[in-house]
Amino acid sequence: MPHPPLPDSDAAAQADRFSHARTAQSMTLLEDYTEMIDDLVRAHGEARITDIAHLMGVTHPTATKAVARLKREGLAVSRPYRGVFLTEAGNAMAARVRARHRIVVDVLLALGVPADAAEIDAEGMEHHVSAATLAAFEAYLRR
Amino acid sequence: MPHPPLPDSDAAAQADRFSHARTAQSMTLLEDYTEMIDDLVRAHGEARITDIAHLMGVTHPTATKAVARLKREGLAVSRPYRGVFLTEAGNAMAARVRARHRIVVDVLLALGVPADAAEIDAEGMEHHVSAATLAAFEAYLRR
DNA sequence: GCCAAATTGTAGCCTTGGCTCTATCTTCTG
DNA sequence: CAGAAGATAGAGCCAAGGCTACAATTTGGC
Ligand SMILES: [Mn+2]
Ligand SMILES: [Mn+2]
Ligand SMILES: [Mn+2]
Ligand SMILES: [Mn+2]
Repeated sequence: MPHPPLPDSDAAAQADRFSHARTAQSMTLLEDYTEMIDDLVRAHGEARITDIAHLMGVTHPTATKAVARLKREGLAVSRPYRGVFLTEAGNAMAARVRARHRIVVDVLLALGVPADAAEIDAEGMEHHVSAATLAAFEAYLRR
Repeated sequence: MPHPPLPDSDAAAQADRFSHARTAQSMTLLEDYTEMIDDLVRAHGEARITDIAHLMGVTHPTATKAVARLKREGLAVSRPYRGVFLTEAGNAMAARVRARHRIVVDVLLALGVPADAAEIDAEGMEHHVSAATLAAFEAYLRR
């Protein structure tokens, strides 16, 4: 049975798209946690592990591990038994993520997606919205 | 330092959104592989591990492991050194995923997203598009 | 038909991100 | 101001999904 292969360029392009999606996915945890820590610091002056875990829907050791990764990547700082705080880089990420989240939700709402579905779906979709797509979303909302 | 907690209902709702996103993410691998296996069977009459790995942009042991999960979940069948084929459930998933992928791309294009960005971003976003959001997308495209 | 090349399988390693269980530290309350 | 309650830390388990290295099987060219 012959199997004429796809053109290499097409196959490579498709592989690149999947690779890109995997890379974007690896940012999800960092993005969601930085935004939430920023939320908590704004609301309470600090972000406690217990509150982070509660809001993320995970156990506290899971939240601790996530914060360890944030610290390792230079996005947050903390001292034992004290709250978690964002670095400048962390604050920049939080601001960017918050703005993008809002735009994604607004686009979904503008397209007629019910509010509850828009919030739920945006929480996952946002991490795959590139700068080019975000720019198009903003232009569409300003139309 | 006082820290008035968020209302429990809001916190629970937010936790649910994150949990939902994590669950959706866990479907990504199954969805992308079933669609690709279906592509390959249509094009070549069979889906070989090497071709799957090449198109997914992973090594062949990674593709083998993914296929093992598909088999475990009743979405595919295969015999050693023979190709991989979808079950009825696998075919149903592939059809659903392919249709959803197209709609997501079409919506992005309709919003003015450049074609290359639309294809790349859709590959990740699609897995977080709920039935309600998909229905709204279809209605929007038929506008 | 044989043999080399291609393909597939398998073992084992790593990181991420969940979890439970236990220990330690801090905070609050009587 | 002690003791209980609450919060944090840490050890260790697991599954998913990447990888490399090596073994076995199949395929194709001569
Ligand atoms: Mn999110
Ligand atoms: Mn978000
Ligand atoms: Mn995809
Ligand atoms: Mn797709």
